[in-house]
Amino acid sequence: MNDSGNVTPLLTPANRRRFPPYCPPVECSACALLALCRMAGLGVDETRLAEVVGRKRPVARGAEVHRRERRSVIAVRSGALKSEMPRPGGEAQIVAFHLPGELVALAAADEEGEPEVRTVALMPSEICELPVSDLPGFAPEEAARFHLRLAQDATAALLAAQRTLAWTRGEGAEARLAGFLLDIAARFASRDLPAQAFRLPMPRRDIANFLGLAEETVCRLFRRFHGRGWIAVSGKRIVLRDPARLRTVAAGTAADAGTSRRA
Amino acid sequence: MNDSGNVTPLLTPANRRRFPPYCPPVECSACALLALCRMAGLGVDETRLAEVVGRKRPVARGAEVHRRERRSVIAVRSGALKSEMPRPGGEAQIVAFHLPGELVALAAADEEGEPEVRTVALMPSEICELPVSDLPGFAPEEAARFHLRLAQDATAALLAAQRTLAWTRGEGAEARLAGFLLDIAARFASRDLPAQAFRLPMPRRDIANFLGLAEETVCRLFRRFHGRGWIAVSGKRIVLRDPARLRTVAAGTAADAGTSRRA
DNA sequence: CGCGTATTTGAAGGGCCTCAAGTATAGTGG
DNA sequence: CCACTATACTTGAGGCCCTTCAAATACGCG
Repeated sequence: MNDSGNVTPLLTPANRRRFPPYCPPVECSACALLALCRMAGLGVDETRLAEVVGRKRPVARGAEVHRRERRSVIAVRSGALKSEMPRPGGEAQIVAFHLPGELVALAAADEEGEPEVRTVALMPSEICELPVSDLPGFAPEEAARFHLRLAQDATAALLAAQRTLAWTRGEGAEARLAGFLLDIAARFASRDLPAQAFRLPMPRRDIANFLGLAEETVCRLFRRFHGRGWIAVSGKRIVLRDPARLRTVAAGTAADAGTSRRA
Repeated sequence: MNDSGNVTPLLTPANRRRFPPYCPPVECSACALLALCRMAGLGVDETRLAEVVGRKRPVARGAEVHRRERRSVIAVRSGALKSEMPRPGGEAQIVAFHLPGELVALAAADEEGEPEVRTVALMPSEICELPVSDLPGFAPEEAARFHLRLAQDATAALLAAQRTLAWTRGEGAEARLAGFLLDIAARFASRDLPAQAFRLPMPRRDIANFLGLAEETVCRLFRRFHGRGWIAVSGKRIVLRDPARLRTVAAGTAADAGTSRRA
C-alpha cells in the first residue's frame, strides 16, 4: 500500500544515523546568542562567561520554558521549542518554532505581568539563558553597545516574523507546506546542521496549526509530495529530494496550479 | 436595494465631520515615538528637539516612505501607511498597517542593502523621523538608556506582530474581518482618535490581502455585517454598532458557527 | 463634471474542512 | 530488552465555504 513505490526506504540501518531522535546541539559559533555572550564576557575569562550565561539548562518534553531572571534572553542549544499565543475564543495559535541556535523570549524581554506568549519544549531540549540587565562590571559604553545589539537582535526577530507572515499566507495549502519545509531546511542549514535529511521536531498537528490548515490536510499533502517524488517521508523523518520543485510550488506558480486572485 | 433598511444614513451633513477624508494627526503626547523623542532632547530646549526630529515631513498618496538617515525610526503623524513584503512568486503580502502615532521602519533599523519591506502611504500623510545613531551630545549613560528603550520598542513591535499573526489565523472569514475591525478601532482609541465611527484608511483590496481573503469576500462580509446591524458601512466609512457581537464573532464561537477542527 | 478606480453583486465550481475509524510509531515501565 | 499503551499518523467520503470569473454601479479625485 505504499504508493511511494521504489524510492529509497528511510529506515535502512545505514540511514539510522541521519535521523537522530532529537535535534542535535549547535556549536556556540553558530548560535544567534554568540554576539551577546561575547559582550557579556567582555574582558573576562571563559570561566566567568560560564557564570553569566546559564549553560545547557535541560527542559523536558512538553515543559514550559520560564525565564529565571526577570529580564533575559534565551537561546536553544539542542532540541526545539514552540511559541504559542492564546486566541480570543479557542485554541492557542503557534506563532513560531525555535530550532537550535535561535533566540527565544525576546518578545517578552520587558514584560512584567503574566506573559502573553507561552513557550513549550517539543522534545527534550537544552537552553542557554543570558540576563539582560544587572550585568556585573559593565561600563556605560559597554552597556550602550550591549543594548544596541539587543535592539538589533529584536529588529531582526521582527523582520523574521514579518517574513513568516508573508510566506505563510501563500496561495493554497501546497504552497504553504512547501514553504514550511524549505524554511525549516534553510534554518537548519544556517546553523551547520543537516538540512537535506532531518527529523521534523513537531507533530503534524502543530504544523497544521502554524500554517492555518487542518491536520488531515497536512497529512495528505505529505503523502502527495512523497508520491510525486519531491520529498521522502516516514513519520517525522524527511528527505528533500527536489528542493527546486518545492521552491516553485512555494511560489504558488506551480505547473498545473491556476492563478489566484487573492489580493 | 439597500437591505440595511432603516439604519441611520452615514452621509447626513451632521455626520460629515465624523468622517474626515484623511486620518487626523495625533498629538505628540499620544505618539509611540514620544519616549525616544524626549530622550533625544535630554537637557535641550524644544527648538533643539525640533532640529533632531524631522517633523511633519509630507508623503504623497502611493509614495514610498524612505529613511533620510541610514538608521532612524519613523512615526506616523497623520494619514496611514502599509508595509508589504514580496512573496516568492507573486503579489506582495501586506504585513502591517501603520496608523497615526505608530512606529515604522523599526524592522529595518539596521538593514544595509535594499530593504525587504516596502512601506507605502495609503493617503496623503505626515511622518516624523528620528535618527537612531550619531545623536549629538550624548553621554554614554544616556546612550545606554536610549538604546535600551529602542530595544524595548522593538520587542513591543515583535509582540504586536505575533498578536497579529494569532488573530489573523482566526477560523473563517467572518472571524478575521471582525478581528480586523476591532483591531483598527482599538488602535485608534489608544491614540485618542475617534474609534467608534471612522474612515478605513485602506481599500478593500488591501484588507483582503492582509487577511488572506479574496476582495469579493471582504465586500460580501461588510454587507453581511451591515445587514445584521453589527456595523454601518458606506464605502470606507464605518460605524461600529455592536462591538460586543463583533468580539464574539472574532472569537470564532459565533452563535451559529460550528466548531472548527483546525489545529 | 467626467473619467478612472473602487466597490458591489451573481452564479458556478473546487479546495479544504469535517467526521469517523483504522494503523503505525514512540515513549514507558516491567 | 520487550511488551504495552498512549499518542501520532493515515485514509476515505461528503459537504460547505470561499474563490473564481464576469460585469454593473458608485464613488472620488483632478
